[in-house]
This record gives sequence, C-alpha cells and structure tokens, in this order.
Amino acid sequence: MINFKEDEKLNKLNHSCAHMMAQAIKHLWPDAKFWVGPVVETGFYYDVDLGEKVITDADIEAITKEMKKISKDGKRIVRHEISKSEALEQFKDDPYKLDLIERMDESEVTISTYTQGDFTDLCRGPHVETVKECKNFKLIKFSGAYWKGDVNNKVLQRIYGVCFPTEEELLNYLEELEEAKNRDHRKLGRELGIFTTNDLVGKGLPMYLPNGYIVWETLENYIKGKERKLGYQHVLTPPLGNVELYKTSGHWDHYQENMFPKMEVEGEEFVLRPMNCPHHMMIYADSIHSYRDLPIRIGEIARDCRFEASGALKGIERVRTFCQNDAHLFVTSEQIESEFASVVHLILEVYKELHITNYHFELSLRDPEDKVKYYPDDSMWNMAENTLRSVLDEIGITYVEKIGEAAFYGPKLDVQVRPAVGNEYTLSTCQLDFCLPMKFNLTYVDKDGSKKTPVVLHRAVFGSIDRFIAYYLEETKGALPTWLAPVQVNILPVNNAYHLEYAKEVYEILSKENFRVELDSREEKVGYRMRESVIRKIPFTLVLGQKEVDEKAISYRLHGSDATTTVSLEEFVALIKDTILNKK
RNA sequence: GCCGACAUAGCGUAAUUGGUAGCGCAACUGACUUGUAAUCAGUAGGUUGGGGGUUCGAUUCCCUCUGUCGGCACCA
Repeated sequence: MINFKEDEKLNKLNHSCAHMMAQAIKHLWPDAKFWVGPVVETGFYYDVDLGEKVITDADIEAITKEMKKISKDGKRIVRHEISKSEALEQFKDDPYKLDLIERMDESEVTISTYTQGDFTDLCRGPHVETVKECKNFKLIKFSGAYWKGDVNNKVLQRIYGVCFPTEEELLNYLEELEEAKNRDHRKLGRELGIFTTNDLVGKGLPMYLPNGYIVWETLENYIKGKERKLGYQHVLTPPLGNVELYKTSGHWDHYQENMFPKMEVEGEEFVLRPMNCPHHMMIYADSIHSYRDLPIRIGEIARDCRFEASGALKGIERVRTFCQNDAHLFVTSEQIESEFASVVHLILEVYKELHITNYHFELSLRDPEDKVKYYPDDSMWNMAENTLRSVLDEIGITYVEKIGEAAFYGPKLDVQVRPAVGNEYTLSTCQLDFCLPMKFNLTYVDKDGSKKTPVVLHRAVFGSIDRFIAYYLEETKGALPTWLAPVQVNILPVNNAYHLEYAKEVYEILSKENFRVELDSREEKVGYRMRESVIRKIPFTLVLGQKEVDEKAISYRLHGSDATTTVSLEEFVALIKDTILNKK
C-alpha cells in the first residue's frame, strides 16, 4: 500500500490539496476556523472548527465541487516569509492558528505562509506550483476529532482525502481500497466459518466456530512446541484474581477503568484479569530459586478480559476477551541480553517460517517528561533502554524509536503490522521489567548466598491468538496455508456410480495420514462442486474420474491455480506432507 | 467513551411523495448422472434489530435502547 507521508512527491501534492480543501471550506463557510492539515500515511486531512455545524455527505459533495472549481481556476501557490508579530497580526481572527504561532520560536523556525488566490494558510511547506496540480483528488471519509487529540477539548470536524498526479493513479488507489475490504478478517471470518458474534452474548466477545478452532489449536500447538524447545514451561492459571493482586502489581492504579468492574464475593473482591503477569509472578514465588535455576520461563496461552472502549472493538483484532500467547522469563541481570536476543530470534524465526514479511519493529521508550505514568527511577530506565538498543543493534534489525510508548514498568520492543482496514497495531511484543519483581518481592539465591531480585521479560510472539488469526487471515487473503487450513483436501468423484468407491478409498488413506479431508459426493456437476471448493479456499481439490481409477492415480488442483496435476497417491501424500512442513 | 453513518430472510441487496415487503445466492424437494468457478424446475424462509410515539395506516417520520461500520481517543 502507498505511504503518502514517506513518498516525497505525494506528500507535497497532498499537503497542497489539504490547503485547497481548506480554501473550499472557507468559501462555503466563511466563519470556518482551521487547526492543522497534515499529510499522514493514508493521505491528507484537515481539522476544521465549523461552530455547531457537522459535516454531512452532502457537504463533502459540495466541498469536492468547490475544490474542482478552485483547481480549474489554477491559481499559483506563493510563499511568503513573515515575522512572528506579522503572523500574529495576520491570523488574529483565527484562535487555532494563533495557538500554533505562539508556540513558534523565530530564531529556530522560519514562519511562512502560502497563498493561493483569496486563501492564505500558515505553513512551512513545501507546496506544488499551482492548485491545478491538485485536480486528481478524492475526499475519502470524515469524522469528529478532538482538538490536539485531547478528550477534554472541543471536537473538530476532520476530513480525510487523497490526491494523485494522474487520474489513473487515483482510480487505481480507490480500487485498491475496495479490494482491501475483501480481505478484511471480519468478512473472511464469516465467509470461512472462522468466528461469529451474537448480540445476546455481547459485543467484543467472539465465538470461534469449528473451522476457526482448528486454526486456533494448530497455532497454539505450533508456538507451544517452539517454546518447549527453548526451555519454556507451560502453566494454567485462573482468568480472574483478587483485586489486591493488581493493587500490588500497580495495574489497578494504571488501568482500573479498562478492567471489568470488580465483584464482591464473601467479603473478597475479584476482577477478571486483564493480563497474566501477576499470576505468573505468583507461580515464580511458589518456590525458592537458586541462581542456577535461572532463567525460568513460564508460558501460558492465557485468557484475559479487558473492558475496551466500545468504539475500539473490531472483529477478533480488538476484543473484550482474548488469549495471549504469553510468557514471563525470570532472569538474572547478566542474562537479560541473551534472553532478550533469544526472544527476538524466536520472533524472527516464527515470522520467517510463516512467510510474514509485512511488519516493522518499534522500540517503545518512556517519555522522561511524563512523571505520572512511568515508574520513577531514571537509572533503571536508562539501563533498560540502552540494553534493548544494544541487543537490537547487535542483531542488526532496523527499528524506530517511539518516545512515550513504553509500558509503565519498562521499555519494550513491538512488532507493528497494518491491517486491511484501519490503524496499525502491535502483533508481537517483548518487554523488559525491573518493576514487578520488586513489587512482588521476588528473589533468587545468588552464588554468595544473598537474595537478589530477578528481572522479568514479558513476551508474546503471536500477541493474542485472536489477533494473530485476524492478521494471518488478512495476510493470506483467507487462503490459509495447508497446515492451518480447516479442510486441507477436498475430494470430488466425477460420477458417483463409477468413481465413488475409489474416492472413498483415497479418502480413507488420506484420513489415516491425519490430513483434514472431505469427500464431496453430492449429485452435482464437477464444475459446481469445484466452484464451492475454490470459494472455500481449500488448498487441494482432487478430481477423481475414470482416468484416475484406471491409473490408481489422483488429479489435484491447488488453490489459486487452475491447472490440474496427476500423480500417484504416494506422491500426493508426500507432496502434502512437504507442504505442511514448509507451512505453505 | 466521543463525532457521524447504518441496521430489511443465513449472506448480499430492492421498495416511487407514508399504503403493511420483492430479487439473487445459500437451504429444502424432485428431475438430470455429471471431467475442473454456478443443470433445470419447484418449496420454504420476514413481528423490516428491540421498545415507544406521530398517523386511518410506518421498512419509510420522531424518540429511545441494542448492535455494526468510518474516524477520534485508548491499547498493560
């Protein structure tokens, strides 16, 4: 997908188009006040204060029409450099612009404006030569948006759009957007029988259907197998706990409003757990540990419940209950680097095996200015952040640093991915934590017999199984690789009267190999059954007729291909085994 | 949660100024006996998301609740 922000040419064009949109809005609503109109990854937007006025579909049409007119008129876009006092004077009627200007320091930035015809906007630029270049645009969507992103502020009207140098590029892009909707996991999830929801059960509480559970179970077994090989031990802990547990960990203070309300039973207060760290801390605390025992790696596919804002819920990507592919590694300070590296390597290995290439790393650091959210210990934070940095640099992966994105207890490495529709999100994570072990007084006995506090690494390779399924459905456009496919082989006898017996033989043999096989012996034409097999995205569809019966062979068609290949049954079994092994 | 839009059969959709619901696919029944993306015919399926109001009459207008979608905010 195109990134408007990073493409220099598109960035400039879209920025100019944002100005043109503002000009059109000013023409239609002369009292409109403007906040900012930046270029983002998905195009441009502008935040506007229209007083009580709320944008409608009809307004978007009117704005579009006015923009076309402005573009056709083709005014030049002219830059002026002005002093701060001039800027304050020029924008004296626009409180939002004044807010921007007042925070500018003349010695550091050149204050500039861009003018096209009757419209001038405060802007550092650059811009295209004339508004004529902005003619191939489309206003995509609109909504309310808090001023400065703060819920306590006024809601401004935000309009998003895209602009391209040519009409062809614009149309191609709009088509891509349409196609993206077809690989939205919510659509695929229903079509392929992966999950469903029900109003009576409640929102954000998906139920996995038989097909979905096959995917789930296969992923779970895969990742637990990987973890076992790396010395992880799996446990099973309850999905709720005493409120004191979360008060001790600090989660209660930080995330109370995002937890389901506590319930009182026989004088005790419980909450549905929003994360598993405290339970795993208690597992560690269950016995006395020697430095020789470390690292101790506790893993669990663990169910959590979070009271997510209703507006945040999305398919199985963002839900109110989910299962994390969680683990906590209890290590000595000398082991931090090697264990962290081991987790990064595991993530890289899993992504490679599953052919995932579309992701990037973010190193989430604390905002030193934020004294409320983060555990107050500068040396701890510096040490933790530098450790993660040095390991990442040594491994040689590229990453972006994000200030203020760390967890309250420590910095983290996040793997970010972009869904078919919507905002980027975190898939895998690995977090360094010096905090919780102290809060729970966890210890191990060191060489000299003294008690030391272990360091904890929180990590999740699949993030949550739920979210991973959402992601992988979209990555594969619903054509899940054979090892995950709910049905791996679909057998179509050409004519039941002559070929059903052989088809049953093949079915038995493949089933004994533990492949997930179906035999479609309905009295329908092969074309009809083939169509259904393709729609269900079954990896292998066998067509068995007289030729195959005579030759004791099978003919198969691979999903995504329209070619048929005929091989012996033995060869076919070997082929599927190989396909499953390679996660293709 | 906030701003806005939407909600018609399992899924996708239609209904002119308000006159009580059509269609396609899927399902079911029968015929056809089939060679790689749709054989033909028939049947059944709806308190138009729930509740309330306006009206002689509401899928249509108003209120409300629930849910979904697009953004915003949030994301341990």
